[in-house]
Amino acid sequence: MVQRQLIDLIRKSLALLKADWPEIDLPDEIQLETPPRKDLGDFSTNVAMVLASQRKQPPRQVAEKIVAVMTAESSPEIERIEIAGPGFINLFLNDSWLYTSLKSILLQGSAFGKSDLGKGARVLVEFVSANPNGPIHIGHGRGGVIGDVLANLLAAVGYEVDREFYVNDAATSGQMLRFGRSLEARYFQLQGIDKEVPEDGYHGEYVIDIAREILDADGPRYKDIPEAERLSTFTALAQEKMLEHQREILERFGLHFDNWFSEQSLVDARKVEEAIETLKARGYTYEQDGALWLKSTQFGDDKDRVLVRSNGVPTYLASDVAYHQDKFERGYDKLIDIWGPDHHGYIIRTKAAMQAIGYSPDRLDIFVHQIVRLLSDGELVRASKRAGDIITLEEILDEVGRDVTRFFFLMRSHDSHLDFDLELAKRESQENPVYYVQYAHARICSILREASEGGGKAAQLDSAEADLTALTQEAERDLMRKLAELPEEIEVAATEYAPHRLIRYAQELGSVFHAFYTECRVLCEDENLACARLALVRATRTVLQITLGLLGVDAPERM
RNA sequence: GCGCCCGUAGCUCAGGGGACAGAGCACUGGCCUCCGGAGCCAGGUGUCGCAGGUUCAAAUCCUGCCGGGCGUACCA
Repeated sequence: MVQRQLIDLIRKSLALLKADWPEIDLPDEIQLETPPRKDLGDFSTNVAMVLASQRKQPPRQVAEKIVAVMTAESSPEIERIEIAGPGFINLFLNDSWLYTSLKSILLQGSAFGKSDLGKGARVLVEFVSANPNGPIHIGHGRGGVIGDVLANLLAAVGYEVDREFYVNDAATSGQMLRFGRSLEARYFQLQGIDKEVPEDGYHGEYVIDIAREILDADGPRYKDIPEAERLSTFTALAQEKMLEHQREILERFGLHFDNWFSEQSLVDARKVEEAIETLKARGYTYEQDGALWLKSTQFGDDKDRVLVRSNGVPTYLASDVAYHQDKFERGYDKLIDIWGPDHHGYIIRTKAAMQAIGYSPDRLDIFVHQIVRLLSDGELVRASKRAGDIITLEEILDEVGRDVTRFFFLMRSHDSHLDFDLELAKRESQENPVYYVQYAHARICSILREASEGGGKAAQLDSAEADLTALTQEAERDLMRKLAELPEEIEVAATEYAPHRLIRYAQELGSVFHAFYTECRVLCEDENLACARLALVRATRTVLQITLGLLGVDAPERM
């Protein structure tokens, strides 16, 4: 790719300059960026400004010198070099690079945009991890798409990625028992027997639904068994049904997990105990008030945290330590956790615990996405699980569908709040950004159908054979330029953990395509030109499919 | 109190050291003999929350303040 060649040229030029300028350090990374406007060239670099302070010279003077060397070393792609603004070196290329790039898209097909940046390192992305005592709500949905798309991106840049859902199913946890009791109460109520849902239980509608499911399937047979047995039965059933339901909704949302990891399995394998023992042995714990504490303050936490309660039951933190240790033991080089905003406070202590146990904090990235607020009739709808006032992902999917929901959840950066206005999402469905991008794809498919029905030369010719130099119009060049940006977009979105950047790219791509479509008739009289445009359109379809594929949004052939 | 996130166009948000700060929505006016008008083109608006500092260069980094959100349990 040209980018590579240009960077090499710059690097080579700087190396030559070093003879005259011994005081400069050659930067190990050359920034080659796409300028904000076309009249500033195809690519630009800021090396002159970076070196200015070392040379103690104004950036533009430094730039002049660099340009002089670059010109002498020049490569055939470069038409001219300009210095602009505070000291940018702007490179203007002749169009051959656009044709080379377009051809490479046609040859690579769906492999275009991939790289081996990750060099096959194993990454585990853990996300959603909703507790098995309630339905998947919109917050989980947001975390879910962020995780899913991030995993797609990381895979595209050469990591070996697994997706995991952590199930907080520890039998000792109070929440699951309360959930079991709540279900039990509903089960009795459905049979006309008076029994209260505990005050601190779960009051949502969905608990009644599960109770009904159980009653329909198994009848009243749990009514008369011993209470202890009934409670454990209901706790187990509650969890099983809830997980089943969660899995179903997540699948519907396009989220698949390679592994559903059970917290209880850690307890059964004594991993939680082991983790606690390790922390003890390494001297990062102490006893106080009958509880076992982790010295998390040694790793920047505000206060030390309890690992084992005075009643002997380990805390969530303890199993989380065991869980993360287990992930490392399974051979992952890097762990990424995506948490909801309610787990904010756990970042520091979890990382502290992992350091205490001996892992580098660099190998664990935890990031929290901000809340999703649902607006309905202009009013904020608040979610509270205990009160049963939950906005489920299912409702949203029923209302607006998978593609729109995924797209909307990804439109904002993960650390920005997201207002999801249900009415707006539906009402806007005519001029919705999702449809805008999908429409570009559908239009292309329509052209290709038309071309193959027409049976002209253009339809028969392999696009790789087309004479691309026929593409000279501004709209055509803009489109080729945008297509060529995909690899960089993927790389940046992946390495910065910024899936929302891809949304922007998709919209921009849609925009340049629609402009091209209006400007240039693809199936035109001039057969040579028609072939070239058809090739361009095919490449655009490929790039749209790749982009939408990474986002998990459909690329429909007709709408 | 302490910690983290946010404060950018009328609204919702990008940009997170570099070029005159961008996009969508909304508003106004144009564009269908011809591949799908779910489209295109044109129009303008900003004390980048405030005040200092670092830098050749700050919306971006640092400090303080103001406003909003979320955390801050021997809950999960």
